[in-house]
Amino acid sequence: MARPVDPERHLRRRLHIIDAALTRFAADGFDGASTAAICRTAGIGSGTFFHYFPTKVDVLLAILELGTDEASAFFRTQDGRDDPVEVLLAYVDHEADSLRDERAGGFVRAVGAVATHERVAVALARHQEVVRDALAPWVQRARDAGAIRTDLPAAQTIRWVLALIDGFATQTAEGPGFDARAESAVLLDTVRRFLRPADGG
Amino acid sequence: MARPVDPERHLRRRLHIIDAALTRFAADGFDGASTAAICRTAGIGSGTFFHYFPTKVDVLLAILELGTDEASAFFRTQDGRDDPVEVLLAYVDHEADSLRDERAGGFVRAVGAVATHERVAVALARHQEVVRDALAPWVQRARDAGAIRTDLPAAQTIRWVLALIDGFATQTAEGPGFDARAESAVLLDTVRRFLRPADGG
DNA sequence: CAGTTAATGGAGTGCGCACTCTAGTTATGA
DNA sequence: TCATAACTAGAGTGCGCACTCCATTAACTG
Repeated sequence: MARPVDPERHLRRRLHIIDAALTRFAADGFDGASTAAICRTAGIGSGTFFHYFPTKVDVLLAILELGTDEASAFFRTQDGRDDPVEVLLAYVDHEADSLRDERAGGFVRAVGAVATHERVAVALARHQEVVRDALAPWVQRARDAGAIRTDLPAAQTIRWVLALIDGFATQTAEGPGFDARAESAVLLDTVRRFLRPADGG
Repeated sequence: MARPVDPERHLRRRLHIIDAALTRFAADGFDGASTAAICRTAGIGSGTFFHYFPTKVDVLLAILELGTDEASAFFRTQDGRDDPVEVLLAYVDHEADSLRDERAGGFVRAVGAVATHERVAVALARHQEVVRDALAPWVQRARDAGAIRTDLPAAQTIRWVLALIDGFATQTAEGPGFDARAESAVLLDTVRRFLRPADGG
């Protein structure tokens, strides 16, 4: 036997390609980003690219998977917290933070464009499922505590919180005049307003 | 001279193609929708397609322009109304209504994907400008009347209202379990909550 | 009717792309 | 140091696409 794969080196290289692909996807969209351009950005040949990923979509899927893992990791850090509303807001803040990466907005757009692609759709569904499932118990606790509105079903409440984050994300993609710090404060405030129990009456 | 263009017929045909293109863009994205597929949907040959539109993007631009015109038209109907907050909410409701078309969500995604395309970017900028400029005086009046919050600059308030609509739009693209009527009520409520003057203190 | 031009379909074309093949290099185990 | 296999680059390939060209038909004018 000779030259076994060095898992660490392999992983580093993969991440390098992923990073370049993220840059190109964000700038030019999924279809707009040619594998040639990704290779140029990464400083590699196409042979190398396809040595690490069988297909262009597979890079995208790898990025999405990374995102899903990251979300799971976040929720693991929240285990055992007391105030459920704080956890919800922490998640929102966490997402807003991720969107500070200037490529994030463009990437979200790029993903949306190929959301009809079967494998992408599956990945997105899985991501959403992870987030929803992680959020659900906290929302339930918050409802039980009377800390948030109960006029909407819990599932719908969650969907809307995610929708608010999405709205924030689209703004980040819209070029200049966007101060991520100031805006993320508005996002948090907006979510708080959204969650507030309905006025009596 | 012989056979002058019949403007009405020409326009009808254009609209027919536009409609088919909208369907395909929404279902498959901009790049995913081939001109051949659009032609098949429209029941025409490619020669006809390119007789009416010089380029695939031009169909997209035509759709966007239609949308911009429609927005202008809406605001013209609001001239002379009394309650500025009502106008803001009416616009939101109007947008939610447009998004009832099941193709709308997919189309929004498709547009986002090619938002980097120069001509598309220009069209989107113009649309936004029209909407912002139309909304601005109403927001100003609402602020002066103390009917909405003033802790955010007016421009930012407008941007966020549009962002909330965007969040709603993304939900419509996410398949089943989406009751447009119920959700648009939530959207209106959310916008109301967002606009409400900040709590004293 | 004849003359003219819009309208239409569809075969054809050239190009750009994702992906393949291959030859050469590097790192490892025996 | 030799055998083996991972790694790498880049030329090559086939296909799908936007768009063109042309022949035919439809509709109008005089």
